[in-house]
Amino acid sequence: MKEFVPVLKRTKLFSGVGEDDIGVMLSCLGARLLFFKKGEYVLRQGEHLSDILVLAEGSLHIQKDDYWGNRSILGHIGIGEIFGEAYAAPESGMLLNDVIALENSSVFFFDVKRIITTCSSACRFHTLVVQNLFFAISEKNRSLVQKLDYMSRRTTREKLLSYLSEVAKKQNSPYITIPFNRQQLADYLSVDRSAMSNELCKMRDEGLLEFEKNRFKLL
Amino acid sequence: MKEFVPVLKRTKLFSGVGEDDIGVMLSCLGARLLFFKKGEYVLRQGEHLSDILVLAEGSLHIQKDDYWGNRSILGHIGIGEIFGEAYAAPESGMLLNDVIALENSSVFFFDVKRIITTCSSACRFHTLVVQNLFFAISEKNRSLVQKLDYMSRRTTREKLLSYLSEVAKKQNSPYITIPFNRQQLADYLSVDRSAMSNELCKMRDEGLLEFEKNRFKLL
DNA sequence: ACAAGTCGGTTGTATTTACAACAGAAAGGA
DNA sequence: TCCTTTCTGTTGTAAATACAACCGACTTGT
Repeated sequence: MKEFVPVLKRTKLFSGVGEDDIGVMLSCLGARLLFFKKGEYVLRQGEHLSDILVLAEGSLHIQKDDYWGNRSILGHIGIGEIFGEAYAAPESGMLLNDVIALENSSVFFFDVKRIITTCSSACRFHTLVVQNLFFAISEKNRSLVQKLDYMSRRTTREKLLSYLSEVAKKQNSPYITIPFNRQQLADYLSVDRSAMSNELCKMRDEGLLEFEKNRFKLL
Repeated sequence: MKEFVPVLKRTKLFSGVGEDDIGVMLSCLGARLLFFKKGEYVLRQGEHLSDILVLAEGSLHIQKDDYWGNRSILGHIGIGEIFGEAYAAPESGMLLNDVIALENSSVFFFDVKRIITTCSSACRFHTLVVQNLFFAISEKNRSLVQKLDYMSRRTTREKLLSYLSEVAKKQNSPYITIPFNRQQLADYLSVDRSAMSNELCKMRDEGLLEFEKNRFKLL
């Protein structure tokens, strides 16, 4: 577990906490580290959760499949990102989405009660972590609003442009790499893959952008 | 300001705190109470925010208008609800949406720094309020995910059904009242009003539901 | 190297939606 | 009360999307 302390140090949750202190907090917070093989479910729709999760290694998708096999991708989780935090609250109902490992992944589980209940002992940084948690959830909240903004666009083209330009803004470069292949991007934006593929090519022909696989250049 | 203490007592933010203690905390937290006339902007897109807001009186819409006048409604705020919390974090950028008063409204402003920075003085319940804030943001987060679920549906009918049945689940009754008129509901679900109106009538003719104005009965 | 599977692009058709325009009912103001 | 405005439903047409089917390029595993 200690091997991932440098990873944790760079996360929003432990921002401002030194590596030594993180090591102490791991036991103070009762952290557990679980490993998931590619394709395995980290969390399943309908489950109850009382932990906040941090991805230490690998990558994940938060997604949902309906009875007819239609998939909807809510988001992508990269190394160091927090997830599950919205469902860790005691009165929160069950999970609405699955979380699935895209590759072999390691995940930290922190019992939410032990985070928000400040312990009186050695954890000097406990208060800081609670604040960090607040900021992290705020940020997640904003990114959900951002996604609602993509999704509220009426046409596939508008959805693509608003998504891609937002990614470019975040990565601060017109050259962007997205964590989705075509089918996944379509599931993320809730559009038809073939129509989206078609639209992307039209936009390329019109000189709006260039792409190759999951790398795009906005013009 | 004191007149709204009973309202605050019933909010998520002050859950578990007695009225007397709320009175003390109002000054401890440096609360401000602002009044807005019907139609006025409470917050504007592009502004920066360092407060968490609680609606004491009236009702609000969180919405966004683009250059062509197309409106997108993110959500409705009722009495006692918290808003703005996602943008109060120091590193959060500017607001992505407007907040507008649907009727004459009163809004509490709480400086977020004074909430998350526990004061050493009299506020016995400060820690509780921080936890409440965490749960409130979690809940907001879940409702955003819920909205993304409506929005990910491909057809107007599916959007309507998923939204209305979710409201029925929340209100725990097949008779529901929604805080939107037709145009607002269309802006909330990001569909065309006339097409939606058409679809609603088809669904009524098929016996799926009944409605009159903003009151619906699911069958 | 081969076979099987995945991925991205293309096309045609049926379905669905957006848009515009209009009309009756209801609500609000003078 | 009358007039104006808002709200809701209706219709027709143009545009966009979903769906299915197919192909070639590329990957993966044996």
